[in-house]
Amino acid sequence: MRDVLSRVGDKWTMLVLLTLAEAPHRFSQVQRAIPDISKRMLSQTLQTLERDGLVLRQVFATKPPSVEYRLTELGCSLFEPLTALVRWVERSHSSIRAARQDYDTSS
Amino acid sequence: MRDVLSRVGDKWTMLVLLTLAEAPHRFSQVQRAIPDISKRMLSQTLQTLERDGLVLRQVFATKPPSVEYRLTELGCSLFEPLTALVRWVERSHSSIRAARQDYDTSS
DNA sequence: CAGGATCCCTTCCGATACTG
DNA sequence: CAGTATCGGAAGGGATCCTG
Repeated sequence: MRDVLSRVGDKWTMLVLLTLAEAPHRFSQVQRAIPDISKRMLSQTLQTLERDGLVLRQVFATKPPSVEYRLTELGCSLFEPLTALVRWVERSHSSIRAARQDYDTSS
Repeated sequence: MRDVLSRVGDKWTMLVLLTLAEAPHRFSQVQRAIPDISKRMLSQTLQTLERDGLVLRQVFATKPPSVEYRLTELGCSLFEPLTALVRWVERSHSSIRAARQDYDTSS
């Protein structure tokens, strides 16, 4: 339970999920959508998401081979609570910045 | 923005927030509510939460001194989206466990 | 009671290089 | 194109001891 939460809250996981929520993406497409993720981290993130049953990995035997990632039904069900959180961050990040400013200058 | 998300998704942060959402707690009370958090991590977590303006730290000059932590208004506003996420985890963690089982045995 | 300081081990993660 | 393998620095985090 605790590890599921920390998985979801992971730095890259959220971004990957939000990217795949728009539409299925290929590996390199996700990388372009999230510019500063390394191949290593993207690969790792996608693997754990696949392992957790949130993302489906589909290989096409083309030449060169392409791989498509899409959300499973379970993955889609995470979209709502996740965007609720994202909206909160969007509403609040300026307050948080201000609070940090205060805290840092007054100390 | 990204760092705010990873802050919220932090292993201990969520648990501390959920604890303080119930009621204001003193340091040692939080520690009892979250048994396997170390003093070091609790202290650190509370500090960043205070810095971010989500938690208010109130010192009472008693003997021995006691310190109370409570959510600010901003902290309270995080409660809803956070519990939405927690509810999702509660609904889904069995599916996730099952998916991991499948993934690990079939590989 | 509520922490700060230090030590030290583990995990994360970016950079680079290589493969089918 | 879609990855894996390896290395090395940086960060996370527990254990222990110390303080007002």
